[in-house]
Amino acid sequence: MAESGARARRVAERRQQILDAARAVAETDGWAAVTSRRLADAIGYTQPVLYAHFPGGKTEIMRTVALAGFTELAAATRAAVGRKTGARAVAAVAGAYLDFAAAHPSLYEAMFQLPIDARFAQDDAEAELRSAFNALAAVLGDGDDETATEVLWSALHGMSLLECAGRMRPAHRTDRVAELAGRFGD
Amino acid sequence: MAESGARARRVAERRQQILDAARAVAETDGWAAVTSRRLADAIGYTQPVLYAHFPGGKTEIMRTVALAGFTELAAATRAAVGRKTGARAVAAVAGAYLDFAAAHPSLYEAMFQLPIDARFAQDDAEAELRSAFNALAAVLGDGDDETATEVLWSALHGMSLLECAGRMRPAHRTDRVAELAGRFGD
DNA sequence: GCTAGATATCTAGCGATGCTAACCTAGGCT
DNA sequence: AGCCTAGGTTAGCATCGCTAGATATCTAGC
Repeated sequence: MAESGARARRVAERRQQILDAARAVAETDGWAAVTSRRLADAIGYTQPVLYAHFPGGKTEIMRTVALAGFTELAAATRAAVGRKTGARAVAAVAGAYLDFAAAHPSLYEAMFQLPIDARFAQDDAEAELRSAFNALAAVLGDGDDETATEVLWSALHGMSLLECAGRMRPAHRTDRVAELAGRFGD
Repeated sequence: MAESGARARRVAERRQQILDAARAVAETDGWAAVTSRRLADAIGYTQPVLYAHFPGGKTEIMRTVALAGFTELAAATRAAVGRKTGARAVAAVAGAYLDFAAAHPSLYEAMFQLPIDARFAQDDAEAELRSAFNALAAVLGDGDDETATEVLWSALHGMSLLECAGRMRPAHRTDRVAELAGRFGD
C-alpha cells in the first residue's frame, strides 16, 4: 500500500500528459487531428493506454479538457471584474470572455461546439458551468435576474464564435464591448 | 443535344435528392450519421454517384445544405418583421430567428458549427450570409450602425446554440426575447 | 440493324479512424 | 520456487471518406 500513493501519482501525471497533449494538438491542428494514435505517440505509449486512463475514449478526453476550460474561464472573468460594478464590470467581463475564447479557440470549441454536451446536464460538468455562469450573473447587479444573465451570456457566446469564424469586423471589437456594456450595464 | 435538357434536369433532381437526404438524416440522427454510404442508400445508388454530383464530397454537400439554410433564415426573419418597427421588430426577428434554429437544429448546426466556414469568406455563401445579416440590421433603425447589428446577431446566435444545447431555461424563452427587445429596441 | 464510342453506374479496395481482444512480461506475495 | 496481477504491446475489427478500374447502358453514325 505504501507504493500505491506513488503509483496513483504516476497515473495522475500521465492522465494530465494525455490531456495536455490533446489540448496542444487541438490548438495547433484542430480537434480533427486529435487522433488516438497521435495522442499515444505524444505520450510515448500505445493506444490502449489511453483507454486505460480514459475508458470513455476520445469523448471523455475532450470532455475533461472542456471541463478544465470552464474552470479557467470562470477564473478569468472573475479576475477581470475585480471590484468593478455596473457598465465597467460588464465591459471587463465581456473583454475577458472574448479574450479567453480568442486565445484558446479550440478549447472554447471543445467547451461548446463538440458533441460532448449530451451528458453535460446530469453530471459534475454542470457545476463548473454554473460557476462560470454565476461569474456573469454577479456583474449584473440584480441578484436573481437570470434572464438578463442568459441574454448577456448568449451575446458573449455568440460573439466569441462569430469572431472566431471571422464573421465580426475585427477592428470593431472594442465598439462591440462598449455597446454591450452600454446596453447591459444596469 | 435535344436530350441534354432532360439529362440536366435529372442531374439537378438527383442533386436535390442528395441534399434532401443529407438534411433529413442530419435532422433525425445528427450529422455524424450522414455518411456517404447512408446517403447513397437513401437515393438508391452507390457512393461514387455522390461524388459525381458533389466532387467536394461530404464537405460540399454540407456546405450546400448550409447555404440553403441561410436563404431560408433570411426569408423567415424578413417575413416575421413585416412592417414592424422598434422593439416590436426586434422581438419579431428574435422570435423568428430562435424558432428557426429550434425547428431545424441540425441545419443551423451546419450553418455555423461544422467545419465548413473555412472557405466561406471568399465565395458566394457570403452573399447569403450578408443577406441574413442585413435582415437583422434593418430592424435596428439606424441604417449604418453595424456594431449594434453585430451585437444583436451575436446574442441571437449564442442564444440559439445555448438553447439547443439545453443551457437556457426553456420556459423563459419569451422573457429572453422581451429582454432583448427591451435592450435593442431603443 | 449493327457497331463504336460515350455515359452512367458498380465492384472492390485504399488508407485512416475509434476502439478492443488477446497476448506478453515484468514485479510482488505466499 | 511458483503463481498472480498490473501494465504494456501487437494485431485486428468495423467503419469512415474517397477513388481507380471494370462493367453495363445508352447514343450516334453508317
